[in-house]
Amino acid sequence: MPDTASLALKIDRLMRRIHAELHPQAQTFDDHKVGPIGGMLLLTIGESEPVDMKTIVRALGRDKSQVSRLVQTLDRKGLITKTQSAQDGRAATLSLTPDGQAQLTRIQDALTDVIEELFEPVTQEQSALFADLLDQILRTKHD
Amino acid sequence: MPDTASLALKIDRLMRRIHAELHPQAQTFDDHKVGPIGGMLLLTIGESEPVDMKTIVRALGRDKSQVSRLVQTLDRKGLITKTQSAQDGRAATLSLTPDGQAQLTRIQDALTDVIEELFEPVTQEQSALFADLLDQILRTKHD
DNA sequence: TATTGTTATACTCTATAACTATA
DNA sequence: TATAGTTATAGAGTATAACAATA
Repeated sequence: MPDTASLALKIDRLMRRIHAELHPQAQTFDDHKVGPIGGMLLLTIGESEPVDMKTIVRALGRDKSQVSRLVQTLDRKGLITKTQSAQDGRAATLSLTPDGQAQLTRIQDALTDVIEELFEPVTQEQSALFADLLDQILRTKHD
Repeated sequence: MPDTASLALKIDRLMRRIHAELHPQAQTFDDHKVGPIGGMLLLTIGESEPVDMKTIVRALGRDKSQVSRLVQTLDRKGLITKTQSAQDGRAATLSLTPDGQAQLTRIQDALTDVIEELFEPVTQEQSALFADLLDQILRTKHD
């Protein structure tokens, strides 16, 4: 059996590698200073907009309290809107504003450049397979 | 072109998924309270012991100042030893103590359980391929 | 009684720069 | 002059619990 435990190390390294490439040039695209997690929030909302906070909390894998504050910050910056759900008075529905969508696009462009560079040593088919395997693993439900 | 940018999101999610599984049961194996990054330091030293700090800093992808403090902490806890290199008076050589090795083994066992569970939806061949692709991507030199 | 989201607080992790010592 | 590592400090990210409002 290969070293299964070291897989975690490799995944962390890839994540840090992405961050290391992105961070120095953040000022060129992160116009609203949303930071790495703010960017992930925008990316996640963009995936299934409009979407309630509970879904976002699960997708991000962070605590609801953290997401709650992050949402407030991006709301104040005018990048997202937060409205009360019609069906459930407790739920908050999140959407991107035009500014938020524009910011999201800039983040996606920067990320795409970085990832294409990092994935250069493997073929496009392998990259697609890599993404596919990730999808399969992540598809599993988790409380 | 598929959504290349979302790959970063997926990688982060997998990392958070690992963390989410590991954290609640941390007290059962993290006897010295080294935390997630302390664990990564032990895992990384274990990969190529004895090893100088510079190599560890690169592998972890964290700042040298952070690693320096983390090394001091684990040294004080008796999990690693830090000695001055014979060839280079500036370099610090890191090794695991017996306690550190034992702690590393416990971390590896816990991590292995978690990863095998998370990777259950894919075959062993696919898991091996996933690790192989990660290796290819990470092999590329980075300043 | 359970769920959605908020607030408060403490803690861990990270970034930056200035520094010492050796090469 | 460059490199390995340290120290100091501020800031970003995270965990936990107690809470309010709705279901």
